[in-house]
Amino acid sequence: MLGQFEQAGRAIADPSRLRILKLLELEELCVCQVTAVLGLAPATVSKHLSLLRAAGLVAQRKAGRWVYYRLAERSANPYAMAVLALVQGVLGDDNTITIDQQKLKKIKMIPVEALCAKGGGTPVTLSDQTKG
Amino acid sequence: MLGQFEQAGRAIADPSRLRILKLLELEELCVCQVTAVLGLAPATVSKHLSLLRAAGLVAQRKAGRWVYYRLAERSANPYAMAVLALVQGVLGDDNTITIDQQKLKKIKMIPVEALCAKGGGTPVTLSDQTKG
DNA sequence: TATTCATTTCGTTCTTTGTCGAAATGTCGT
DNA sequence: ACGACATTTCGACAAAGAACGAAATGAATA
Repeated sequence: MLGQFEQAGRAIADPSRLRILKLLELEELCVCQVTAVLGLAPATVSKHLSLLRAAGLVAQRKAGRWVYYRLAERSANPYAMAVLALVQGVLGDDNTITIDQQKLKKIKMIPVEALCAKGGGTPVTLSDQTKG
Repeated sequence: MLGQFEQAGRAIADPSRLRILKLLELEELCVCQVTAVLGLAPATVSKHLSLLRAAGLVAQRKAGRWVYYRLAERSANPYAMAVLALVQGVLGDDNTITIDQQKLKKIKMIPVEALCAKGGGTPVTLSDQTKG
């Protein structure tokens, strides 16, 4: 049990994963969309998402070539929902989080096929000030 | 801000520090008492406590040679109280935590001077099954 | 079935972190 | 002031973790 709580704790003890969770708060997203917002390598984002899933904080849904992730609405980890609730109650006014969410808005305008086509390499220029 | 939440998150994302917090839930304790329960080196325990303090989760009170730590009742870290509340609502029935708290009971019977005198080396034998 | 492409897994590199022993710090009682 | 001793800091070391590029996986389409 201690281990399960620790696992959920570790999952949220990282800025990239917190950013991901705060994005998923808005809506379900596919890996390439998350990648475009964070500006990290797809492999890195995928690993973060796996870790979040292992901790029971997010769930996935496969749709053809794409994989969509969303916040878990129930979980095998008995502490997951409490931890998620904590995260949701917080950081709404953080600089990085706000910018991420604005980037997401722009990204949602681009159809998913066009976005993932050439690259997570296009980091959605938004006067790229990702400092908090 | 993201950094402050992350700091609090990292602070609770470690089994030793969780054990410490759950001990401090019961009462204010000095370093040597915590050391005796956890069975770790004094230096290690001290470092954990410093980290918890830096994260704003615990406060300290110096009394002569001894330093007493307690859960923070207010904090410079705006997320500290929420994180503490989460921890307090959880793990009450965990195996390791329960055993720790029983060990603590025994330790409280020993006067502080006698306890710290020879050793955190005496790990308070309680049919030492510290697995969860 | 061959190709394309989003995602994941693998292997590597670099940093962070948990732990310890030894030395430093600071306080109490002599 | 001196010695004893709880606590902290320092230095070292091993383990864990975050990031990447390259290769593997698996689904859609030609």
